[in-house]
Formats: sequence, structure tokens, C-alpha cells
Amino acid sequence: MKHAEHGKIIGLSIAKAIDSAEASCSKAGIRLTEKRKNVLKTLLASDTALSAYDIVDEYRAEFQDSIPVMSVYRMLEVLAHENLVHKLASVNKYVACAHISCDHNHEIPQFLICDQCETVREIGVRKDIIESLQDSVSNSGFMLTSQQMELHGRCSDCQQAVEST
Amino acid sequence: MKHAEHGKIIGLSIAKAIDSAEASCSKAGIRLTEKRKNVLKTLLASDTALSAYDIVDEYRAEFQDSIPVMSVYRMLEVLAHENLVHKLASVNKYVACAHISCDHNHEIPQFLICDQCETVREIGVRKDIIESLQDSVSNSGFMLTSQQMELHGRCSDCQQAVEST
DNA sequence: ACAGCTTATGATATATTGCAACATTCTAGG
DNA sequence: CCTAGAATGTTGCAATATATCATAAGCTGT
Repeated sequence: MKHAEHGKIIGLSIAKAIDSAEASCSKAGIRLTEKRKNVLKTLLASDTALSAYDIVDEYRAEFQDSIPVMSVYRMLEVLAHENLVHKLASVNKYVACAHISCDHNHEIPQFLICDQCETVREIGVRKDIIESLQDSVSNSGFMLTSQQMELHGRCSDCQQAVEST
Repeated sequence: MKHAEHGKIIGLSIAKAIDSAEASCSKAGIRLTEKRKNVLKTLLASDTALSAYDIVDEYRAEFQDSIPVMSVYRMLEVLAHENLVHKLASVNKYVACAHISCDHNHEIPQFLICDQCETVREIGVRKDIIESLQDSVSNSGFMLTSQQMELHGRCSDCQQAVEST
């Protein structure tokens, strides 16, 4: 069961996120078409990161409509450019941005990826930590471009599952 | 030119790394076979990360011997398990561990990947930075396990190349 | 040295991911 | 309505990854 239920309790926050997405898209002069919106909804409704091919499957299940992978890739590209979704390079999957509805400005996204259940948590990391990390990097003569971090580990649920073995 | 020259100046440090690899393998009860050794040598001699298929090519060029990809994947798996090589998940490539010959214990490997020339630098990050990062993460109920960070950016060479445009 | 077990490698086929290139449809403005 | 540009569909390929069965190489006890 990869999906949280649509149109129920969670549905509200999804609707809110879609509203915000629509707002920021129109502001940016980007069309949030029906399909793009549905792709975003699919990601919002999922509690795990999805690959492009996963999205095709979920999309068909949710919206009774088949959609080519190629299109999904392009839509993801658009959505990612608007910061509505993030690409997790380390697993080649995508998640909806956890802060679509928030008005506070976008920080550098950091992700905790549970290697067991594949849950993804988007977290804030104290700025000074990031900065010292960045220092340590630039000391090596390197300049970070994306400075998005993806950290792998175990979420609390999966830890407990292990302990109770 | 993806390869540094074999058997020359660099050859010494490779030989040393191979020695260390042999030591840690025999300690772990793993056989460092000729082919595994050659795969490792291939990675050690390369200044960029290599895909499994790249390794097949380099291997043939270096050792005048054709080797199936399947085998390369299996050997990489073994070598990675012994921490002699690291897999860069964000680019689906592999690098030799930069600390094979070092005796100091393995820290969390951090990789700086130049998106331009694909050079990979493995760096050490100050322990306190990692620790505060770890704190910030465990506050979210997460436990880091196989923590490996892959940071994308520009190496100093490529930065200069851009500046002088 | 040999039989028999285990591990390593080879060979073949196929799945999966990602994207290029061109065709078609849709949409907004004139 | 008509047309340019944007969005989506279609086809096909290249790179990555794994499954499966077959063969070879190493080790172990007799």
C-alpha cells in the first residue's frame, strides 16, 4: 500500500497544497495543467518517493488514465524547476516538496531516506551545520551547486521493528 | 584519457593499496581473486568514477581480457561490501575507496562529484560536524546507518575553466 | 590424488531506467 | 478562425541492472 487515501482527511492538505501550487505557478507564468496537477497529487498522496515509472502506475490507478513515462519525466522536470517536487538523486526518485503550502522561503532541502521502508522525510538542518559543511567542502577547492543532502538510515518505525525481533 | 598511467609513479600507491586490500580481505575471509584484484586496480587507476560497463572496457584495455558485466557487478558487490570500493548511487558509478591503505578507521565517506568533468573526490568531514548533523537527524527520530553523502558541484579546475570564458 | 562440496566466474537473456527525436494535440492571442 | 508556441503522445534506443543456468576453480577430508 503505497498510497495514503485520497479525498479523506489527508485530502484537505493535498487540496491546500494544490492551491498553493497553482498560485506559485501562475505567478511564475507556468501552466499547471491537469496532468501536471495530477502528477503532483500523486506525489503528494504517496508516503514514499516514487520513480517516474511508479508514477505512471499510481497515476493509472488513481485517475484511470494511462500516461507515457516520457511525459512524466517532462512534467517532473517542470515541477522540480518550480520547487514543487524534489528529485532524490541517490535513489532516482521524486517526492513532493514538504513546504508547498508554507509561505516561508525555501531552504536548502535535506532528506532523510529510510532504506528499509523507503519513507522520505524532508527536514530542516541548522544553518551553521550546513555552513561548516560547506566550509569543509570549499577547503577542498570545491564549489557546491545543488547542496541538497540525502541521508540514508532507518526511520523510527523501522528501528523499533528491528529491536522487537 | 580516463586512465592515469599504470606501473609508473602512481603504480606504487596502487600496489600499496592492493597490498592493504589483500590484507583486509584475508582477515575477513574473503578471497581477493585475480579478477577482483584487477577490477580494483582498474578503479584505483582511474581518476573518475566508472560504471560497471566502463570497467569492462577499461579492463579489456588494461589486461587484454574480456570480462562479462555480470561478473563485474558481482565483484563490485564483494569489493563494496569490504569497503574497498564505494558505489555512487547518484550517478550509478563506482570508485575505489580513497583510504584503502590508511589504517585509521573508516569515517562516513563524503564524495564531491564534479558535474562537469566527473572527477570524484573523497573527503573527510570533521567529526563534530558529522555529529551535530547526526544530532539534528536523530531529533527527527531517524538513525543514520550507511551514511554516505554525495555532494555535487564544480571542482577547482572546472571553476577556473568557467571563469576564463 | 580424488571425490564431493562450495565458491567464483561465464554465458545468455531480459528487465529497468532514462532520454532523444519527431508527431500530434492543445491553447492563447491576433 | 488561424496560427505560433507550449504541452503531450509515440516510437525507439542506449545504458544500467539482474535473473538464471552452466562451467570452472578452490578447498576439504579421506
